[in-house]
Amino acid sequence: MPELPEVETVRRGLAQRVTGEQITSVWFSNKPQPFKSPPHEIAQVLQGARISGVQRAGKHIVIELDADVLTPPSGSAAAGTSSPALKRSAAKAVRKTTAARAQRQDGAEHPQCIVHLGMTGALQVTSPDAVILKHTHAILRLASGKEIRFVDPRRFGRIWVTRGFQTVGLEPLNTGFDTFAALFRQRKTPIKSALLNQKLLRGVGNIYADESLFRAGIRPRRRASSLARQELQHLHKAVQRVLREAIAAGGSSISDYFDVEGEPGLFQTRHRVYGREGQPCFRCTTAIKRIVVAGRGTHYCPKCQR
DNA sequence: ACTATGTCCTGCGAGC
DNA sequence: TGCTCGCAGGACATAG
Repeated sequence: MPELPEVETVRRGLAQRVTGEQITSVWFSNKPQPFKSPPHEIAQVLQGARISGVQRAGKHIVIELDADVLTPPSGSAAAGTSSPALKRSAAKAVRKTTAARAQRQDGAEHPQCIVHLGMTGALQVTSPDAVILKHTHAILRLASGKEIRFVDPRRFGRIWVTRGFQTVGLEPLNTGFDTFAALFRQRKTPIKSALLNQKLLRGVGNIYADESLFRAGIRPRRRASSLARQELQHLHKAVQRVLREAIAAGGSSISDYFDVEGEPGLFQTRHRVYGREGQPCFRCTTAIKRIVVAGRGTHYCPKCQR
């Protein structure tokens, strides 16, 4: 399940391997779910565009494009089939795109392709003769011959195009303590739910929420507003440390996560609580407990976390 | 304004 | 062995 460290790993791999490349053509599967913009619109934006960089915002990958490098031949855009579901989401996407629009200084925003990997999504950078995996939903063919492929068995991932992409929530690694603490002071929801809320902090998911709470010594069900200043300080440090360490390890490979070269991450070997129900706590040997918070499997040490 | 819950989707492992 | 069933969860819709 890609969270901030996995998405950052993918971003780095993409940036290194496809920056400066031109997209010559695109292909989409006819499964409707992964596309928030209609495929023909995505194709129209991508085809002929040059990739000027790859950014990340929370769990979103933002592929920056220079348009008008080459005007796409009209009517030649490849696209998958349409469907009622796609048309409904199309109207919605247009409204969101308009709402998200933000003026750059020169007044001409460049287009962007946004990718969210969901639960099981992966981006590959491959040669064209590499075997096309089952559940491949999009292929961007590049001028060098390389391909960017979006693979997602469970189809919780999303791809769309926009300009001036903005999303709410704070980047946890760029947030100081006072701003961090202010997010939680008034909230009655369990601290774990608050950590998962992307409108507050963006990028923390189920694994890193559990791991951060363990390192901070805080029980997942504690009301966010009940945390003392010192506990919030521990949590702030723990979130940043866990995310930084996980990025350094190339992320955690639990479900179907692989980086753009198909390599798994290594951080799962350093999980203290996630996926360790019944096993001894590394700090005190008490058996790790598993409960459900916010509908998510939640792991903690009943002795070390209070 | 918050908070809680249901929904989507497929692969996999438990259980018989 | 081969089958069914339930679980896994990020983001969003909907209900309270």
